[in-house]
Amino acid sequence: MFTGRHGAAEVAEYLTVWFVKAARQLPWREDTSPYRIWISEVMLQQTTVQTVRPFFERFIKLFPTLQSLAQSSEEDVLAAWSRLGYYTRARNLLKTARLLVNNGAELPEDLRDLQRLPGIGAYTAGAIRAIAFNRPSPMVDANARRLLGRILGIVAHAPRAEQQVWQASLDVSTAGTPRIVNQAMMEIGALVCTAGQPNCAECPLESLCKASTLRSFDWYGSVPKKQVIQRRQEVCVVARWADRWLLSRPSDGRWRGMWEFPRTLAIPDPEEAIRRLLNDCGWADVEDFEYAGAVRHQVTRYAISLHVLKCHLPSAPTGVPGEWRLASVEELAILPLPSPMRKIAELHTDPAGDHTP
DNA sequence: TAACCGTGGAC
DNA sequence: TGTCCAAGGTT
Repeated sequence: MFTGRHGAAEVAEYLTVWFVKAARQLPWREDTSPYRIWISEVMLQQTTVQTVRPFFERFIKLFPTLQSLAQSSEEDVLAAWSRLGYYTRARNLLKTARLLVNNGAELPEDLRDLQRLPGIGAYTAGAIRAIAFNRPSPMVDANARRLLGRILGIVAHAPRAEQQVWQASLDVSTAGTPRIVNQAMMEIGALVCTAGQPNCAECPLESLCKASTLRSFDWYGSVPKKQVIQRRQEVCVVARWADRWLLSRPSDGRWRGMWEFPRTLAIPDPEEAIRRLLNDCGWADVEDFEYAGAVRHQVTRYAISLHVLKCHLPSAPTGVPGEWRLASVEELAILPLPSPMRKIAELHTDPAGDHTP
């Protein structure tokens, strides 16, 4: 904990002076209304500031208020989220907006009430309360965890480490202006007290930092967890009928509710897998398969090579199982497609391409 | 509790 | 090319 000469009040003071001088100008800092802070915090979950910035500005233009979001379709919200990843965040955003509007409510100020809403956990609840409502709140993300762990010298894997860090966050928040000092802790973690070699010379807390004093930075919050990557081969078919392409919509899995080129595991090999898939849809006589390479994408612990086969459908679709549609190039641009599928669409759906019948 | 959920940039 | 990882939440 912060004690004595290095009390929370002193920390808050240092943080405030530094933040006013060094904070980045970000779209969600221009207007800290609860709705905007909520959207930005959800977008920023496990996602970099650089990536979020354009998505946030687009999203706010499309859905400027809680009410406008609540009235939108899941397909429109997923389309705005397309390429951001972790699509459950978008589904929960819409779920929460409808829940609140149906009850004639706004985003609550209370931590417990916030945390009951879909997609809002301890961190995001604290962030909305501290930044939007400017109320003292514990708020610990990867940045604050690393910063506080180093300053206080909290030992990695210590039994009470997580609790200590959350208490320290609340102490600092209470001692200063919450929306300033809470953001300052994260901002320092992002810009100065980085996961690699921290830049202590620029840190306003250097004089009271245990890690800096000991020149040792592997404290609580700075130990990366390694994971085993599993390779996987998948294949999808870019199947053309007239000037449209066949899309399917999975009802489960990570891309449920979005559109994709019909996809399957590439077993025993890409072409055979796609033959079987098309055969199940009633096309037994597709002959013009053309291998168009593979798109690689990493999803959590999977390194997936997504092979692409192009072909023409000999007849209009009739027996496709599940949800499907034929989409024009214009529709492909606005439908909710996951990132690898969007790349494939951009590469392989030229209406004037040499693949025209 | 640990696995799962996406993506793009840095190195 | 491979690996790491970023303003976490849910089950």
